[in-house]
Amino acid sequence: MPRRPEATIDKQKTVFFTDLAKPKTLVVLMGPTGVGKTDYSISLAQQMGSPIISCDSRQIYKELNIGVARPTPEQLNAVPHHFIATHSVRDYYSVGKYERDALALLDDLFTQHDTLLMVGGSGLYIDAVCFGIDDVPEVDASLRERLTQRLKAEGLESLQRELQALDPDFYGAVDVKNPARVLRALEVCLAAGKPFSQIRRNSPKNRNFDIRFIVLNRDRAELYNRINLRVDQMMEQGLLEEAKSMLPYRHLNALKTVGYRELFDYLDGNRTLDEAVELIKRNSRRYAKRQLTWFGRYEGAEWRNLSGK
RNA sequence: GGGGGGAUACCAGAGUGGCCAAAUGGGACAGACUGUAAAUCUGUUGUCUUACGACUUCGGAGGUUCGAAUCCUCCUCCCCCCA
Repeated sequence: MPRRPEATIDKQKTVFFTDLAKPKTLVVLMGPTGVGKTDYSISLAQQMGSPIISCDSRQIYKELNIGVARPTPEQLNAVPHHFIATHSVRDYYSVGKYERDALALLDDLFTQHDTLLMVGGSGLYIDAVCFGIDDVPEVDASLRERLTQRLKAEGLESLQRELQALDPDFYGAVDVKNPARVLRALEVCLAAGKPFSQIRRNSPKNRNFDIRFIVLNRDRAELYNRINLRVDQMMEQGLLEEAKSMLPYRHLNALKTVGYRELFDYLDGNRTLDEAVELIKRNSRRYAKRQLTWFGRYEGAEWRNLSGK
């Protein structure tokens, strides 16, 4: 049962009904980690005569290469790419910024192209570009820090109670067992001085281009095999060294990433290398599954099974 | 040849007469998702059933008991120690 039926219906409209008043089209190619998005996207982009607009919350960081399966220099040269290795893990980046940056870029590129190709696996980023994300006031880092400390010291219940008092509507709708969600709602309430539920309208924004969704997938066993294999390849390519070099930034959210955090644990001496590698594989598999669940929401999407190819 | 330990659900592993369809962990499956989202969180996992519930399970075959994964007998297989 969709928790946000209104939004879902609108999303479907975007996909099913072509608006003749919109002469431009954005093709959104998505798929779980390891399906083979990169190869596929390059040939598709060449067919379309479009650059690739990456929609990947980790490949955007220039310090992250092996662990996030960044396209090779040859691949990057084959077709112009955007949002690959453009930002630093040290700089704050977020979906909100991505929505703004991507929209601006699309605006610009659409003057030269009728159809553009966006490729990525970050569901929330895709949502932001296609349906928009509400304007939420900036939250001071120190406020978040304070709440994080409180969460640690007083437990989730304490934050739950305050959120319930400040925003009963939202409290009734959120997954109150999810600390991240409770904390965010609370910090916005406190920063904005009004209920989060009044800020988060959650109504799809209108875009001046059509959108077509394509989801790449493979048979589950094959997908998982590819993921496992790719992790081994990453290790051969020097993932451990890359992780080591990221040690100073491990506290940053950009480094709370599969492939790095497990190796940090190894470097701390908390687990063996073999264990860490197994965990990277497992966590990558789980991530892939979560992505597939997310993509399932785009009901008008065209699913393409790459198995055996 | 002698002595000892063990066989539990997909895997590992608790349980040693009723509160056990069986803890816990892993894996798998499914789901949620509006701000660093590769994050964060939830549910299911013997069979049938929407559910109530019913039925069949703890190596195999018997037995004791109102009642057995738990006790007894035999059998099969595995491990360890001594030779």
